[in-house]
Amino acid sequence: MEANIESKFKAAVSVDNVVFGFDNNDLKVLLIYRGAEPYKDCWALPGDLISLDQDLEQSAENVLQNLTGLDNIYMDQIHTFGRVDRHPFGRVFTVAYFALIKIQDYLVKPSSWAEEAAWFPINEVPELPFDHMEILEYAKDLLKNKIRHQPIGFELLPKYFTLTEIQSLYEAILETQFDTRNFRKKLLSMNLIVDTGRQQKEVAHRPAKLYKYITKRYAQLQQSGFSFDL
Amino acid sequence: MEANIESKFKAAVSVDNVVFGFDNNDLKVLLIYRGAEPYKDCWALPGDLISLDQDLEQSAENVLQNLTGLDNIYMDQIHTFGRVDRHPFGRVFTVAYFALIKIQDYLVKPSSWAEEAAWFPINEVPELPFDHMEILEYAKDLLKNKIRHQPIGFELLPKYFTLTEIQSLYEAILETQFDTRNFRKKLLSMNLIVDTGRQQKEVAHRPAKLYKYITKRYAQLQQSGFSFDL
DNA sequence: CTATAAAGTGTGTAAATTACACTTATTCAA
DNA sequence: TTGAATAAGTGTAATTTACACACTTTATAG
Repeated sequence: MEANIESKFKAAVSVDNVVFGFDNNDLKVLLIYRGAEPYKDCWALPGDLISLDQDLEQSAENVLQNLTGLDNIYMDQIHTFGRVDRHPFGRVFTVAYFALIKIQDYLVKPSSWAEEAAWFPINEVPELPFDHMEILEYAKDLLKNKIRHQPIGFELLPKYFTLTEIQSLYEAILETQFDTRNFRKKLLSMNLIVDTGRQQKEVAHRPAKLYKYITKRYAQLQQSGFSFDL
Repeated sequence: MEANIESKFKAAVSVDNVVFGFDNNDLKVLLIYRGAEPYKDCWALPGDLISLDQDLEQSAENVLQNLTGLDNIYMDQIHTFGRVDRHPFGRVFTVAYFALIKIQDYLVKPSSWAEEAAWFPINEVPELPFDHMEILEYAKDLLKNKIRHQPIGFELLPKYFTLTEIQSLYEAILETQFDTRNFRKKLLSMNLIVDTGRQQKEVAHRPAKLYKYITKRYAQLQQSGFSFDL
């Protein structure tokens, strides 16, 4: 039994990544300056067409890998966009992913198809081509929901971070304010982070303790019916 | 400016629907008996290749429309599956959707490409072809999460339902038990459902009051920061 | 009219969430 | 060296929410 798929069904499929970072109390998104048509010379989400011998997940990881040189990044599929006219050169479906990276740990290098890459504060994103703005909005919503129910905020912070930093991160993403004492109490009571004994250095005020996130803990706690919530 | 997408990137894209129903205290899923290759004569998720002139969402709705004759069904995109070898006839990405339907209101008619369609209790699903089992698991997980945070359970019940019915539905899907008094208290306190004044008829015990879900309420309440949780 | 079956209802206790303000540790500049 | 500036760090009482728990009511069937 052999057969082929009729060519009247054949379209291209791409991946587009919404890469989030956190820096200077701002949530940021990584955009590339397109060096090729269509929409040459526009800022856009980093993405690429999927070649036929590559798994979907793999493609999304490769795009990010080319862009950042990083492995082992938190990624998640968001949604697939497939309006007939979303791409001017033909029918192209795109599978959107989001990624969370530790912005200060790594420098971003533009890939072959991009002339430049840069971080934009989430509220200062320029006009985006295709349906990229819609994708970005989708990603923001997902991030907001997810960060409240899963301990993924730590993916955006350095290995060692202060309680004030994690609180600012939550406040920036959720666009709310938390009471410092209550926030700390709740976060610490989950036993997902521990005091490393280290401290901030060279700050013009009382230095904050540095904590780190214990990845294993969450997996263990989940077994016992624990559910993360902030 | 004109260009085309190289054919080395061209693949097929399909939609597959996980259609849930609830009946006799059981969560059920709708499968079709495939009348065409590949996997002819297997039970599978209803799906179809997307033709190039059709939007993605539209395709998913059409598959369901052909199968059930129904419009206006709750649908949600789940995830996109794109392993290179997931389809024996070539590269086929599939975008999975889930749909919730009121099983008792409508009879299911098999579509052209299916010889038969039938409801299977979620724990008595036969082996499925392609990666359909993986898709189904994904859909079950999503349903479990979603039903706790959004008032979508009502989509699975008749227009008028009893409190016992909605409780059984939650118990079946979440695989837990709820205390009757607490469940009712919480559900009613959300003001999303109202007593219609009607009653069950011809049951061999005290007849239950019939309630209905007020769609508009949820939208209103959301504005004011309300969040559904059960 | 009695048995059966499921519907319907309230209260006290424990746990979680919220509101709220001052003290401490460090750097920098006078 | 000392005081001003800055952000870190900390506890308790009040309120709200979640949880555990058992009997009464209303219908039908025989």
